[in-house]
Amino acid sequence: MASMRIGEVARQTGIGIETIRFYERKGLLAEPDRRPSGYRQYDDAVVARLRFIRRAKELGFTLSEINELLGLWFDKDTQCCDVRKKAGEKINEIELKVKALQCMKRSLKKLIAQCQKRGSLRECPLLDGLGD
Amino acid sequence: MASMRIGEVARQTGIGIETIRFYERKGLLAEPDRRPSGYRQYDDAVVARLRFIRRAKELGFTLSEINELLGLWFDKDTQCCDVRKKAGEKINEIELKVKALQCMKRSLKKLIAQCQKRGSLRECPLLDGLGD
DNA sequence: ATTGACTCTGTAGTATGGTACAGAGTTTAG
DNA sequence: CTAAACTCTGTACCATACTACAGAGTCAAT
Repeated sequence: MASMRIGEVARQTGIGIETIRFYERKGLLAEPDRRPSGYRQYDDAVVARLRFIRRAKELGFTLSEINELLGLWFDKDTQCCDVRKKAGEKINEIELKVKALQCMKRSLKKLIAQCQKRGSLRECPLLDGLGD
Repeated sequence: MASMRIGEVARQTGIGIETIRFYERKGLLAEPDRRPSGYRQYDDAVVARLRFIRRAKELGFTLSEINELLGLWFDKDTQCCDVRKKAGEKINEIELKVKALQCMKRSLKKLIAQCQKRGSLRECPLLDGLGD
């Protein structure tokens, strides 16, 4: 599968053709080679890149954050120390998110426990745990 | 601080006045009491609720998901078994998010390690770990 | 009483992340 | 060779989540 047209890429990734072109406009995908007809020509690498974009989106990263993440690996002119710095920042962001999510999870479990005991639902551990 | 006007609520939460009214329209906040003049009157509870909304948003929940979460605690007509079911679903969602985030974190750490060894940046652990 | 800060409703505009055509040309299987 | 399926550019449209007025009324200090 050395050379695919956009429809095949869409099929392999489950991402719509229009969305792939949209990502190209936004700079998340490089401008691909073209056939003499003007048709876009892709190789396998774009499939992995698109799958990464989809997963990262599911995790709540914005397209510009995803662009940054992709840049860490693919930009030819990224300095090593930049990579370490940016990757470190992303790790911090991720750790904060994980902590807050686990806090929310604990609150939900507490809610379920209260509920089974038929305790008051007016006390709100969710608000206690997360209210700044 | 038994009764606040909208500006005071905005100050205490760091959320804009227009946004508070927007949340009211969207059903995330109940319609508050009014003064004879028509001014909205709030008590402290709304501050906690707004802080929760902000935190949940930072965690990547949409406004309608947040509405559901708030409903678990505050809807007077939510049945106990519904609460358990919905809270359980939310816990599953949260666990999936946490796992994917931790996977991404591992990939970023791998990248930093590679970078320090001056290894090839063309191998992409992020894509390995997350490419579906 | 008046001035400046506040609030009201309603409407319109912004940014993000797509999605859906129209109208034209290209490819490929029968 | 032709018909179906595909792709092109460009523009317009959609939902979500705000944000910013305009024009009018309210409140509180001097």
